[in-house]
Amino acid sequence: MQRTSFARMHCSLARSLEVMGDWWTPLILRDLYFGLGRFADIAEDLGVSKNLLSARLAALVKRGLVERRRYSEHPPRDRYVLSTAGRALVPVLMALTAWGDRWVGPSEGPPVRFEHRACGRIVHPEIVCSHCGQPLEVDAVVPRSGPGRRSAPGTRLVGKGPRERADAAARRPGRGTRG
Amino acid sequence: MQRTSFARMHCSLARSLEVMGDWWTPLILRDLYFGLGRFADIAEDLGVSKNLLSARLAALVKRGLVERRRYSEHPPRDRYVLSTAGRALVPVLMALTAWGDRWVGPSEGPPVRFEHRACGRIVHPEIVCSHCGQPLEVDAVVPRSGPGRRSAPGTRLVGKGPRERADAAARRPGRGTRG
DNA sequence: CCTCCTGAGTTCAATGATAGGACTCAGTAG
DNA sequence: CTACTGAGTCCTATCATTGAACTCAGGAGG
Repeated sequence: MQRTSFARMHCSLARSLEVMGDWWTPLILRDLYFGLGRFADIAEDLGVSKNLLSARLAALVKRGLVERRRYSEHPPRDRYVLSTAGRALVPVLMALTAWGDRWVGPSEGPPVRFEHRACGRIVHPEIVCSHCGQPLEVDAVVPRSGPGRRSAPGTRLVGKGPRERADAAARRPGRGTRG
Repeated sequence: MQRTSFARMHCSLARSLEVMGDWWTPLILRDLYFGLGRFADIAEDLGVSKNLLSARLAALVKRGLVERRRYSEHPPRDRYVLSTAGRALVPVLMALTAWGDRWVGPSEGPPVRFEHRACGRIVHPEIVCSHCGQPLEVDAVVPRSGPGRRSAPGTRLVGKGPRERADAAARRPGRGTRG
């Protein structure tokens, strides 16, 4: 009964979670972004078990989010740095941090703020449509099925789309109208 | 040895993870966003254990991300819907989905695409600075400490800022220069 | 009335993941 | 030769997750 893997789900959110959804992993990525790259420093900063940290870093390296670079030969020492894929994830973590500031943050105010070099101001990350630049409000967006969609574990109903879902419900006796 | 809680960390990312960082939880939120609100439908869609789904939904309701609404009195039936806080998280999940499309997606292409009502085009979520509208590239941003910063478990080193971190390292004998 | 069915869970045993301490190992400093 | 550091590995107790079986309220059909 090992934990269900999301790797084979036809859902990019599930696949993202497969590589960064583990407990501790986003915080490890945060530390790497903040420039903590040495094993002992991350372990001390987070207070995480060393065996867990070891396993997480190895997984991140294997998945290509993190690179291991030698910075000393005598003694042999490596540091962990974010890869391109890992760096691409940082803005997402910032957006999640901003959500936390707004909805579950400490009353003392935000622990960390981000200054934007370009404009010199404290960043409030905003998620927008790349075409028109408008903020992505929930209701302003309609999900459409893409070429990778499947009705499989993890997307059994979602993978069908609303129309097929309604059909499937209607075909099952005793459902659809009463529920 | 229960799993370490992130709730008391002085880090908004950690606090976000505390409420939505569990395995399955983001996928549950995804299903709620897609309009699957009934217990049995979510369970069937994801293939998740019902006891886990029950626990996750209860936690989400307690944390205020999800509301439980009665839609039938006879028989008594409730459906789960995203609250305002939960809806505010959806764009973040979209951004994470887009990251997955780009870096770990299936070769068949994206399973789901989002159409922006305002401009009628397929959305490519972009995370930008709310002031100047520029994309938040990793190097374009400098972390600054905010009022809620503490040097405590989870932010023991990060909570000090680079300057104090260097000082602390220098004060510990045998560190800082060699490492 | 009796039985079957559905939605919405709860209870349970087995197994895997986590936490945290003890231990290893290469290399340096004195 | 001893002490120390960084970077882990190994071990064990406990917790979380899984999946199946079970409960329970409330129709539907006969």
